[in-house]
Parts: sequence; structure tokens; C-alpha cells
Amino acid sequence: MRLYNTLTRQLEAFEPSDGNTLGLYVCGPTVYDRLHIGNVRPILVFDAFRRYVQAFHGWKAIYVQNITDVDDKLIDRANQIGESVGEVAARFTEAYFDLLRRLDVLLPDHSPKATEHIDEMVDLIKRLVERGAAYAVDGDVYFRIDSQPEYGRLSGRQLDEQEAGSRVEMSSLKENPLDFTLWKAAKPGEPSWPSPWGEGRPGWHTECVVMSRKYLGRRLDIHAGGSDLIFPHHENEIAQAQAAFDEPFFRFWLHNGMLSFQGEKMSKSLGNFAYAQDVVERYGSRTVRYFYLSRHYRKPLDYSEDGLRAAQAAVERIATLVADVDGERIEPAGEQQPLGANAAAFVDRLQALREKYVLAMEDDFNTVGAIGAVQEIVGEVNRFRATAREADRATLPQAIELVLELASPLGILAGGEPETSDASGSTEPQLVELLIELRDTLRERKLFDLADEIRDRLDGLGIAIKDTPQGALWRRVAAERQSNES
RNA sequence: GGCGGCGUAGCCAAGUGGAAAGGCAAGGGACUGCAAAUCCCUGAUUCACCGGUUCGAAUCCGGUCGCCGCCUCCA
Repeated sequence: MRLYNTLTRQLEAFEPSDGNTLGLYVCGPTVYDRLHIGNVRPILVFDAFRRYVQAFHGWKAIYVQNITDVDDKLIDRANQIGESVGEVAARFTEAYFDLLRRLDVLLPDHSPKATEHIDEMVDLIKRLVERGAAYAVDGDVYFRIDSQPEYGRLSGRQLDEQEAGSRVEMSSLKENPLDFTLWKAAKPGEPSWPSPWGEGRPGWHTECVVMSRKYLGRRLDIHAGGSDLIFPHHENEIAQAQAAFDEPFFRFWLHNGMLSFQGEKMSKSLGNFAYAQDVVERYGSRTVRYFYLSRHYRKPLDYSEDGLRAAQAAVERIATLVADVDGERIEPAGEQQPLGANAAAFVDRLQALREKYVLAMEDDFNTVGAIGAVQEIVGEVNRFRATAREADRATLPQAIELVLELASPLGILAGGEPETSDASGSTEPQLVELLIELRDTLRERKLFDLADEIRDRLDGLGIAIKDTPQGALWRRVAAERQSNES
């Protein structure tokens, strides 16, 4: 597959460096608050990426996502609400994992915390000082960017041009204003760890260098994150990794575009943002995932309620088809039976659309084109259902299998397992069936008032009934749907 | 000042040299006791604008206008 590599500014063929195993490092959250809708984009995009390469290439991605649990923002927050940094970090770390579950993403293979890797970070900084790539001043340690001729390559910057008009804070302690902090001396009351330079805490960029090497080893295949991290964060990671180890850091750098909030820049101070958790609660993970994956990952994405509602309707269309065909309980076609001409042509069209899906995904992970192919399949299947001869309907189960296969990496359909947790031991299904039988009798006797009342009242309980030639079908309507109908 | 992105039907959005995907919304029709779902029909002679290259451009080149992000913590 081809991926756009920020490092080279072009599409490049991607293969794992180690057989069928690849390393994928995605910059994780600083746990000083709940995640907002922008934080969640890389999580959803690279979760889909991970699932896709597993399912369609057989590549196992070792997925590492760090948790930054000590930094300035956390300290500010802790002081503000009168808790310890540890308490704040613990609370929002829990909220982060809860969100991952609600979003239905595969959990990372490793979720290393900064505070659990202090020693390794100190070792790295020591090494940089020994090699002349860093210098200590008054308990701080700074990285000397002038030691790296390649500095600025990732972000395409020339250092001398940076200074004019930039808002880089001048610090008399730094040799070069762009030198960045590796170790920060602690002020009284701040969390701190011992080091050769005194009590303090590590700078942010260092943790990703330490953790990626520790958990991925030689498999430095893909490093991903939001495009706002290209400079300085990722630039600084590369600088210190290469200064310390004299070898290339990651091969591929992938960056997702930023979110805007209803046409405006996202800004907490202006209230132009939404918490991811609230959005998932209102719309559900399928709709949220569809919304994010409906836009190419490198382009900016504008969050809007209209967009979410459109995504919701689109997800419903797919889910409805799957639920309807499942409800019909069609016997799958046997291997031996020859297909009629119509059914054979139908199967061919489905295969062509599967190919379209794969080609889109292979081309810089174009989930938008892939979703288009899925929707085209839904249209094909609906059309076929409306017109096919009875015998040809036996091809429908395999068509649904295809929809499930293609929807699965995107996470836009419920998985194979039943969604309901209360299903076990509940008599609800039988009770609904009973009501439906009664209603059928009423309809036969043309007592439509009563039949409609049953339908309306079940609807009020979140159970939707629809009458089809094969009999009445029912299903639970997601709570998210009801709360958003206006 | 530097780096980068965007402008495709009412809305969202793929496509980036060879007949304008897809979704949402809207209108008409079919089916239905009524619904719901579904199907059929209706949409861009055109891809911000102006030039150029080409047999051929939404796609390449030059310019203009408009919008946005990053360069400071930021996914």
C-alpha cells in the first residue's frame, strides 16, 4: 500500500520492516483533561488502519500509545483544582481508557506512562550531554539543535528563517532560541525526580523517543499523530533520537489534519470545542467513526451537528440492510448449486466493488473511497433484494458477509456479537414476539387501530417494527437515535 | 516573514491527465390498510476565477480572489 510520508513529502510504498509485523507509534494524550473531538481523530484513523492491515494484509501492528502524566498543563490543572498531579492524571487516564472502549477501538498493545520511564529518559539525556548534543544550565538541560545539520527536515524549515517574525521566546539560558528543554528543574511543590542536574522532570519530546524504542525495538515503521505535532514535537524527537543513536528514527511519519469546530478554530477559551465522550454518548461509536472516516485523514475536518446527523442516517442505511437480511434467515447458497445469470452478475458486481474498496484503502488509506464502495454495495444488494427471483436470494447471505468484512476495519457496523448485554436470560424477545403475533391477528381482522397502537407503544420503548412480505421484523433502535430525533 | 492545506451539486465529500464515486437533504412515482424500510425517476455540459501546456485538464504550469492551519502547550 502507498502512504504519504511527511518526511519525504511524497507517497511511498509501505511494507513492514519485519515480516508481517510492524511497529505503529501514535502520540497519546496528556491526561490533564478529557479528550476533545480533535484528540480523537488520530485514535480513530489509526485504529482503522491497524484493523485494515491486519484483516487485508495479515500484518500485525504492534501499537504503542504513550500517556503523558507529568507536564506543565497537568501541574497547572492540579493546582487549580487542589488535587495532586497524580490524582488528576489517574482520573483522566481512566477517562481516556473509558473513551477508547466507548469508541470501540482496539486497545493499544502498550500504553506506557511518562512517570514510569523517568530513569530511561535520564539515561537518554545523559547520553546526549556526553555526546555534545545537549548542555546543562542551572538545573535545566537543553538540546543543542546546532549539533544536528538535518534539523528542520521533517517540517521543511530553515532555521535562520524561523527567527524572523516568529514568536519564539528568547531565553538567555539557551544558546539558540530554538534549543528545546530535555530536563526541567523543579520549582518547590512540583513533582520531581532526581537527576545528575538536580531535581526536576523530563521535557515532553523525550518520552516518545524512549518509549518507541523500548516497546518497538527495531520495528520503527510508522510514527503518527496530528499535523500540529510536526513542529516542534516530531522534529525534536528525530533530532534527539538521531543525535543519541546515529541512525534513522522512524521510516514513515503520518499526520492527520486538524479539526475545526463548526467553521471556527477549535479553542477551549472560546468554547469552540466538544468533549469526545459527550459526542459518543449522543451519537454512538458507529456514527462517530463513520463521520471521521468520511473525510480523508490528511485533510482538515469540520465538526458539525449536520455532519453527524448525515453520518447517522448513512450508518442506519447499512445497519438496516444487515438486520433485514439477517431477519429473513435465508439459507445460504450451497457450493454446488450453479447460480442463475442474474445472481452470477450480482456476485460479479460485488466482487468489483470489493476491489474498489481495496484499491481505495491501498491508496494512502482513502477511507472515503472505501466507504463509497460499501455504500454502493448496499445499493446493489437492496436492488437485488427488490427484484431477485426466490432461488437467487440464496446469494444474499454471502453479500451480507461481504458488507461485514468491509465494514469491520472501519468499525461502522456492530460486530458479530450481539450488542445487548441484557440478552442473557431475558424474556424480552419472547414478549415482543408474542405482541407481534397478537398484532398480526389484529391486522388480519382489520383492527388497524389496535395494531397501530401496539406498534406505536413498542416504538416508544425503543423497539421498531416494520411489516414486510416475509412477516413483521423488529429490532431495538439505538438510544442514540431516539435522543436525536427532533 | 517562513511552512502547509483548502475552494467539486442545497449540505458533506472522493476523484488529481481520457466519459464528474458515494452519502445526506429535497421533489415525483411504486410498494404498504397506514407507517417504516426499499426500489425507480429528477440533479454539476461542469469542478472559485483568469490565462497557458496538451489531441484531451476538475486534475499539469503561471497568475488572481477567498478561506484555513502550523511556526507557542496542542491530536
